[in-house]
Amino acid sequence: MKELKSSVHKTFAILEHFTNKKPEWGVTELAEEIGSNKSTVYRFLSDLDKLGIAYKHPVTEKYSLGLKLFELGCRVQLKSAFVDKTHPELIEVAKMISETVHIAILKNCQVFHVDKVESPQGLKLSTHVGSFAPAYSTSLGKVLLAFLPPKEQEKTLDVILKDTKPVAFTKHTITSGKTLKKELKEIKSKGYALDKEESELGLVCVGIPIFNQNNEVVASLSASGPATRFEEENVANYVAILKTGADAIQEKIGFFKP
Amino acid sequence: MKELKSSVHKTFAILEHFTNKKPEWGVTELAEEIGSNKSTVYRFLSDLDKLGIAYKHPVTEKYSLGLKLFELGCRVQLKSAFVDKTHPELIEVAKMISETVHIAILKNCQVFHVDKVESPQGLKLSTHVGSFAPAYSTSLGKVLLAFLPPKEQEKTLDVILKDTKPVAFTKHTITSGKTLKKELKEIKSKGYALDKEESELGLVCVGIPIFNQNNEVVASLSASGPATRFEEENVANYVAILKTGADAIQEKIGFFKP
DNA sequence: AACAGTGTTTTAATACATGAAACAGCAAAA
DNA sequence: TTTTGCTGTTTCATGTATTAAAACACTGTT
Repeated sequence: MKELKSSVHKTFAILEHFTNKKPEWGVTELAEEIGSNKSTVYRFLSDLDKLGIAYKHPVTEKYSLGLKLFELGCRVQLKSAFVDKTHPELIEVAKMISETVHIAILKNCQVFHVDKVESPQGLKLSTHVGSFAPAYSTSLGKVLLAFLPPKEQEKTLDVILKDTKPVAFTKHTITSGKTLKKELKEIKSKGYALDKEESELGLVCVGIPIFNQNNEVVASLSASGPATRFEEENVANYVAILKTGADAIQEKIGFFKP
Repeated sequence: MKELKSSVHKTFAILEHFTNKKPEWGVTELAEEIGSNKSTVYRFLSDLDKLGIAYKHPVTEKYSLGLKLFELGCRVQLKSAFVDKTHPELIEVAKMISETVHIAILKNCQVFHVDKVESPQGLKLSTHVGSFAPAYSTSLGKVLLAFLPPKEQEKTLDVILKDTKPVAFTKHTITSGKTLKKELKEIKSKGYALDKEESELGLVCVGIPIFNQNNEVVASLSASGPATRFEEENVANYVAILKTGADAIQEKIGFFKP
């Protein structure tokens, strides 16, 4: 935190430590983690607590994220204009498909997970709402790339292939520009994408585009599961279910464009 | 903003202006609204944009709340421990009841709206997720008050009745301690509460408690609509539907306690 | 071309952030 | 019971980030 120059940056560097994995921090504990003076950290947390952005548990005296932050999160336009409308459909799809399902948008040339519904029978994935993933190695991302207008696709692929070198997560990951472009053409013509163990061994995802009412692709919808459950014959069935979800979503989102 | 003493407070005073009603602000516009110098406001917004907490639209150059804030909002424990689990049930209840439904908790002796699902046929209400409402004049609040342990109820009522004088929103609003206590006893015995035009003329709400698996009341669930649709015979039906929702929620939330 | 309006940058003055040290409180160990 | 250890909280002189006025850059309109 010493290298940060503004209080705004420091404030959010503090908040960044509160995750679903570690939702609570004591002052001294957090100060050590950050490498900052504990009275400085205390002052930030104390101010944040006064604002309801953080919450100090009366008994344990540990801090967690507060209700005001939840409320502010709900004010983000993506939430009201998109997630609130699409979430019920996502729940339906998860029920029908019995796998974990996601909706994502393309943001900074990456996949941004906008929503996720797990199925009791579905695989537990490491993704969470708000997490980013590489576009080139996920079905969510490849679909979004495939349906980009040509100029925009070129620019985005430039960023992905040149500015940020693609990492091979598994032996199946597509890292060559030539192969990826060929794959995107195929996805565009078939209307869906597969991630066949490209991002994680044993994991297969099938993703399709979500159109708005202007027939622009604005997001993608996917189902993820173990390779054993994603055989060729199942995929066509999954795509059909995803499509009913995407069609229902299209009806609801109007001209939304992220 | 001049009176605020810390940058943390100033940061969130800025963010507070971004609402669902006015989601976008220009620098100069916001500076005028706040009564601050525009270069000061610009620096805050610029820092927030760099962090993804705000988002500067490239074309309009107006700022709105950013995806990072949405992600941080999802990290609040109330979201993962409660809202994500209860929301599907809330959707079901809204479908069955064809009215707008809410879930709320008691926070700072007030009702905090945790979630809301509107029905196409339902009334549009001014509440939003994250908004507070008085506990004494809403069915959501009265139920929560009624099921508080006696000592805690006494303390909470002290705050409501003495520290913060109850306002009469309509001619029906209960503002007398004696009447309210009598009402709470009745609610406790009947198991549901009615707001009969107490918070808003023409509006009736019926609310019931949500129990966790320790049989503690942790939240309340309500349906709201026009007085014409909330006749005596309908109420019993609504309560029955709400109860199926509350029972399903109880199964899902474990020992959650806000 | 001039003007108006917005967002962005610069820089001397000033407000407030920082961190070391002290303090307060609680629980565990001696 | 006293001592020790640990955490969160407060104090205050010093350091530095913030502030706001002014200038600048850019776009659109007259």
